[in-house]
Amino acid sequence: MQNPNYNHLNIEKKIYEYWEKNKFFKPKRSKKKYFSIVIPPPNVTGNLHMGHALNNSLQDLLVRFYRMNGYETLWQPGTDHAGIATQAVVEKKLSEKGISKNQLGRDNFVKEVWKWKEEYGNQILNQLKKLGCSCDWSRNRFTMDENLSKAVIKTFVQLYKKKIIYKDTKLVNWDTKLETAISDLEVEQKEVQSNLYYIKYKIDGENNFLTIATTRPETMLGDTAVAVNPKDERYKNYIGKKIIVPIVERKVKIIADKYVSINQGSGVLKVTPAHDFNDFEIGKRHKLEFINIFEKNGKLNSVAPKELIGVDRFIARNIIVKTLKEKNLLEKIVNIKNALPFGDRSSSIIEPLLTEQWFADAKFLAKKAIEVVKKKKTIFFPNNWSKTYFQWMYNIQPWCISRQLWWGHRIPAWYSKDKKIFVAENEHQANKIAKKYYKKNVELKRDEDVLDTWFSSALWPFATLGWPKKTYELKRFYPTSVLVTGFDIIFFWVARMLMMGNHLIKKEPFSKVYVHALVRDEKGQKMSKSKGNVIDPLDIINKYGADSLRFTLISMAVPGRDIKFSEDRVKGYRNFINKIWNANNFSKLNSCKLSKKFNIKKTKIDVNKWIYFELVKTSNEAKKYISNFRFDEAARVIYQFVWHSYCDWYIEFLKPIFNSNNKKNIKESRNMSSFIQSNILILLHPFIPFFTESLWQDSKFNNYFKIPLMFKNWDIKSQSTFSKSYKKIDWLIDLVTSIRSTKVDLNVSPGSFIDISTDELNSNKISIINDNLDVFKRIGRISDISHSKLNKNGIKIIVGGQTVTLYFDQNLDLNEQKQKISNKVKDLDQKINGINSKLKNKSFLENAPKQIVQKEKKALIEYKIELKKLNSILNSIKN
RNA sequence: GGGCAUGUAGUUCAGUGGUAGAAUGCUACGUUGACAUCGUAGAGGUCGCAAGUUCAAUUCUUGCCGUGCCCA
Repeated sequence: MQNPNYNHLNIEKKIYEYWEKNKFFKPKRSKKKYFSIVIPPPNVTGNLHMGHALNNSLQDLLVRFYRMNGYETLWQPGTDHAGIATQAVVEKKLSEKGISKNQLGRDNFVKEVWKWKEEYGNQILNQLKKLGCSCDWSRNRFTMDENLSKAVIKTFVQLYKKKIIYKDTKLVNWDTKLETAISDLEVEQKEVQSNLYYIKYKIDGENNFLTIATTRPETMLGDTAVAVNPKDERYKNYIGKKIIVPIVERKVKIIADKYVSINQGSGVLKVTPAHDFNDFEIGKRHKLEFINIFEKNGKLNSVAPKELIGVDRFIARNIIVKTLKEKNLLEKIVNIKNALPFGDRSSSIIEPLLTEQWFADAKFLAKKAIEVVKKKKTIFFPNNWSKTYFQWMYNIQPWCISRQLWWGHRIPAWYSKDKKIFVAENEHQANKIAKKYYKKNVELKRDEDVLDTWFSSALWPFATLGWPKKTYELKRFYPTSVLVTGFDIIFFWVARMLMMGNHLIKKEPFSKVYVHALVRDEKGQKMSKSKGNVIDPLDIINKYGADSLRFTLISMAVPGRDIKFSEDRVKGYRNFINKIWNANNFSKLNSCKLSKKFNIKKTKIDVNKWIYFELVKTSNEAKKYISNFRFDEAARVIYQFVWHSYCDWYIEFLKPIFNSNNKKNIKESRNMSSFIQSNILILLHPFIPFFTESLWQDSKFNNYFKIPLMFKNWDIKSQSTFSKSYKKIDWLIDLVTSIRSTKVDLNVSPGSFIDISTDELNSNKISIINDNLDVFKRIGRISDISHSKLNKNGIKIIVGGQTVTLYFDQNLDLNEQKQKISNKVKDLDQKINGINSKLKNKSFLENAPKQIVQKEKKALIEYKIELKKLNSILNSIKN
């Protein structure tokens, strides 16, 4: 006897090694269709979290399914260099040793990052292996690899030449902690409590004041105007006059601009064009001076009064407020709620800063990217996400692609001493162009900045396949079949891949985008370290096995809904796997094997035909659901089949057969049960690969099918002649269920054997019983079947409109039975009344489809027959 | 403020213009040589509220209420 509990712990690792050793993950050349996925490259500093677990379980499900079904399948893996995150990790590590990045210098620091990457960068990939991911690891890529770097540089140069990439001085979101520009997508607006300061500005040459309201008083050092709404009667007379900015004592103009809202604050706006996005626009409109007051680290620069130079912006704010108070220029402070911009990496408050940066013309690139989605060359699933996509794409802003970091793709731009820019694929080329321009050798200096990590990620679907080289993989697997990702990076990543792919390759990077939900905790809260509600998928894998985790996540992957992850569900699916394990034990115990001579067509026994029919149905439904991205439904129908059809009924049917002496029947059933078992493994393989593989090998199905499970197709022939048996066994199941529940109603021990009579059954139903006599007697716990009434007290039950009488030896309390039947009678009465009133309704008869009317009529007849029978049973009990 | 979702059994969620489903939890009972990580049976629902369209609405439309997310 085998252990009644399946233990995943020793098995999963071994199985994974078997797959890898045999190179099963590499695409097998095939003339059939292809199926390809590029992995959303996890951050090299990353650790597997539930989001990854869901994302990759779904990808692996798809990849395994299509690989099994003969598609030439590639799952392209890799990681992303994550500029800011990786640089921060290494900086922190160095600082623990007392070394700063500046001490090391750029080259040495970058070397340190590479060292770190070699040592720790594969962690998340190893975790993906634990999950069972069948990526082609021989093709593993990293966004800083030589080939990908070449692609990045080539793209930059090409887009620069077409003026899609350009340099410009603009206000950008500046992270004073990381000292780099970040994209607007990396800025999170968060509502906080703030002070709104009402400050008096003296009008030049008058003894009058105007009061402005601001939450950032320190920016007044950069004020170059004060603005009012031209329609604001209160201030009309002041327009054109000069006003004095306190502290710096700068005389600035009072201007009129429609942007100023009359009702907000005092209705007077201080204008700081170099430090506010709206003020920047006003500044441009009125040709104001742009005064930058900050250093890159958020400390005040030399524009500030002496005592404030080098002081941090928030400390400076306090000092300025204090000074204003002393000068009697602070009217009041009001506590308000407002939204502040935070950097999503540093969590520090983002400062709009006027700097020179590289930009990509996203508006131009978006055109084709919008078109392919419109033309359904790329389809979002669920389709709602295309709306989100369009909304963003239509309002797209220039994409700031330069970052003031050391770790990343260094921008391939070189500058001469007179600031002329030479963009080229390498220094040699740059020198050549410069020489041509100046007609002599000049000294060039390379741009210090690197590119936004998403710039290289945008090339991922083709750069990983070899682009710009025309490789076999690029030709065969691009456009990729589907991209599986979370909605949170539609803008960051999906949109940008669509832009770059369509521009550079002139073809969409993927035909479909499957957008899955966020994994939340049991209560629906977002998992976060600070809340302490993070569930580590690796803990779950250790405890319950990767298969259980996968099946749970897949079952819960309902489109358009977040996943509330609960360990109880994992336990439930662990139990499911264990159930199959035990079903397998049963097969072994009964020497079930597939023999080469087994011919499904020649199956004789009803229950065998029944289970085969169920299998075909399940397989077809699951296939359909997987193709439509309804993984939850696919998991559901298979679960239902395995547990309830196969384990609950079929195995019970087999027991009397295996206990009999009928060798022919035993042989057929051994074959059929093994066949079903093998197909359960086939169906479940994409969901729970480890477990199914281990049983496949254990059952030596490799030998029988002459193919590893990973490549076994799902083709299964339907046998139309089996449907008769299917219906027969369905009725038999109903009969057994009714007998069981009647026993419970009557307080009769469920194990006791009873007699029945079939005198009121039609011949068709009698033959079902006769054809399956042993099976029926055993699972129904029947001792004798009589075809005429017995001279005992009997209870009649109705099954599928047909009456069977059950006989019990002991005296029975029929009250409960009576009650139950009365309830049924009531229920039927109601239904019959309902149908009657429908059938009396002329407009129903006229308007409803004929089939519906027919159906109702048929139902009415059936209900009436059943009612009659129930009433007669009720009468017999009363007597 | 604009947009997108969402509300169905105690809970988590499917589903459908024509008789309301699953998992899990709950209750009772354990009997069979796969399995107590189990089995059998059962209870449990005004399908958020209101109006409209329709022969018929849980399903379609509108409004309201509740919840979540994104953008400003």
